[in-house]
Amino acid sequence: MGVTINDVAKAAGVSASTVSRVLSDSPRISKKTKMKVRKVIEELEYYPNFIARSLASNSTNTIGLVLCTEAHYLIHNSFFIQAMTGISTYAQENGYNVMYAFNKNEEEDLNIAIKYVSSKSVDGIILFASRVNDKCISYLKKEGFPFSVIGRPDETDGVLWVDNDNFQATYQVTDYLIRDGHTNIAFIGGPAGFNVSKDRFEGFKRSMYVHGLDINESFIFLDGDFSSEFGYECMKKLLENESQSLPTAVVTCDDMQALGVLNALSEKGIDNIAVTGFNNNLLPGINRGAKFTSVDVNAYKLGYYAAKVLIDNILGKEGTPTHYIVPTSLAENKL
Amino acid sequence: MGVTINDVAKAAGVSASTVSRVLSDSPRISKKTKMKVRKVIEELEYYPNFIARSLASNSTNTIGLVLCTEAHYLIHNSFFIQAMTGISTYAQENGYNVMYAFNKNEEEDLNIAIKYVSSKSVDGIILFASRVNDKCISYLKKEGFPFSVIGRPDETDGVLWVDNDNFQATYQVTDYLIRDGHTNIAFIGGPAGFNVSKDRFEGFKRSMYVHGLDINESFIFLDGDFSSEFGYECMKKLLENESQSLPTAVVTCDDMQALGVLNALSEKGIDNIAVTGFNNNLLPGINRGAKFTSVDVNAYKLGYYAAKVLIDNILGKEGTPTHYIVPTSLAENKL
DNA sequence: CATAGTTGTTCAAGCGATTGCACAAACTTA
DNA sequence: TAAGTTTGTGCAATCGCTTGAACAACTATG
Repeated sequence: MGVTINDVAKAAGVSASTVSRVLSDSPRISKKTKMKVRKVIEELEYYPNFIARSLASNSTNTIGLVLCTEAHYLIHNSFFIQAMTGISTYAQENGYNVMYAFNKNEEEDLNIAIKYVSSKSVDGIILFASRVNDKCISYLKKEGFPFSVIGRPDETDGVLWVDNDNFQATYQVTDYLIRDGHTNIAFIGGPAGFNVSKDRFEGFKRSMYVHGLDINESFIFLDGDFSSEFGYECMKKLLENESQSLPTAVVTCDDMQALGVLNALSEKGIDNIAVTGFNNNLLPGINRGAKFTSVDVNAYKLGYYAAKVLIDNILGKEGTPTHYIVPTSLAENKL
Repeated sequence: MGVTINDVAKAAGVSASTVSRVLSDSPRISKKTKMKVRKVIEELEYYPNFIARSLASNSTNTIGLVLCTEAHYLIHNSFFIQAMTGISTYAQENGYNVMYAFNKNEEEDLNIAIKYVSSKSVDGIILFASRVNDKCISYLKKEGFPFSVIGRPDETDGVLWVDNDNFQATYQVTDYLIRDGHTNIAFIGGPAGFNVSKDRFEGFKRSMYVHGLDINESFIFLDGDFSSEFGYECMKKLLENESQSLPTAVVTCDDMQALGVLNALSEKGIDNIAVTGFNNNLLPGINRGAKFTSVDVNAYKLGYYAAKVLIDNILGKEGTPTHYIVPTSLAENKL
């Protein structure tokens, strides 16, 4: 069926080990032999068997992705696909394959991780969006298995990770609003279990503090999810609370939340409240009337560097950083 | 380091082959031995080495995804991530891993396919969105390598594939509009070279015919692309043609086209024309004012069945269909 | 010219499972 | 009780490649 290394060896009149060493361009093989063997490889269209190679070298040249997320969240969030593209790009550049598995909850995540590690089907793992007290992280640490995390984990000691500076991101976008003249700013946060939620809220608070602005407690919504429904509800509450005036700007932690806010506003015919989101994910054309700014987290790069930091580490490259901070940028959205 | 089958064999006082047979639940092993061995496996936390198993059994229990697509297209199209989720689900249910690689053009696609096949790193391949005269398909056919295609290929002979019934889809959505009272309906189609474009137009025509409605030739736009620009232009033409009244509804073949139509309408402040799209891809809430219906192609199921048809075929399951038609459904879009 | 050091290649032992075949023990059957 | 079955287990080859160590053939050195 397939051409094996032995076929090549026979045809070239050398031993299999020589062929193997030609393949890995070993300095112990003479130029002449290399040329000869390479010609035969070409002629026979020989391609090394990936599995056999893995078994012998005790490495699979494959990394595994563990993504836990609920279906509806995925569907309108390009974050994952962008990050996966970034991962795939760096992996391919370095001869690595990428495996993925979508899971529905933390337990499934852990099971997949255990499976990957125990069956030795991958050389390293990339974790998406670390939770507080992430079980996968504890497990992988305990096993001493190479992994990197997209999203800063609780405990960065000895962990490879990439993230935005989420503190900086909300600090920046809040600062941007304040410079634009806003003083009454509402904040809609993410799920309490994620570090990203905490950081984004802190950045917001800090920016307000630095500018000497008070935070109106009734303008703050924490521990929701990253959905448009949550954004909608929060904005509704703001609109219904007649005991006080409205904010002039709303900082949200996700474009979907922002969308919900925009919809609530549009229902009331309000178009003079500035809204900001995260991920730069909304379609151009969506936003007519209200002004909308999104923090682009650069998911492609997050993925790319998550793969880089992991693969470089596996390969034992010298001077590889243990983490990367991928810069965010502000994206103005209009048709 | 890791526990091997030999460790288990030794600890259980049997041979490695017996352990292997216990693992595959061979009927040739007695209940008593199975119990004993299983207990040891449990105790030692033994997990079979995936690679070794693959080498010995000459199968990787892995399928590879070949996705060619341009970055910007990915970003706002949830089709891929949904399909990938469906694939992952069926694969996991059947003990298969999934590898993916994003490519930028047909050549890269082919290279990845060649790599997967030649290095024997996967047991089968899923191709996304077949092109006309797809090189990957020809190659895989020539090699006799198992693969399935999402999107009906030119030549279905001996090919595993899944797709929607595109005729039925536009038939249904047109029917829906007609029952809603519309009689003057415009149609915006896709690129001429694709079967999907033809089928969707036929479905539209058939529905009009069945309801005894005339098709206004100036309401028909064929051979455009699936872009919002094309949708925008077509709608512009309709709006500018003062020699006749406007349609009351517009059937488009993609949500992006629909978005263009909606934008053209919104510019004129028109909100009483019904618009339909494909893919159910626009964010809920995008559409304020105009009514918007999308044909949900059910990408998750397309992926799920693409995996099913492939894996079942690899496993040689009896009576596996060679293709599936995944039903579409209508999705009303509102917040 | 014998000895030591290079250089290039082969040998053979893994890597960790699967699986056809042989064989021993237990059970039928005549 | 001997011969024939059935049942359960082990032996050993195999999958295709990598790699440390051995070795042969040269080249340099004193």
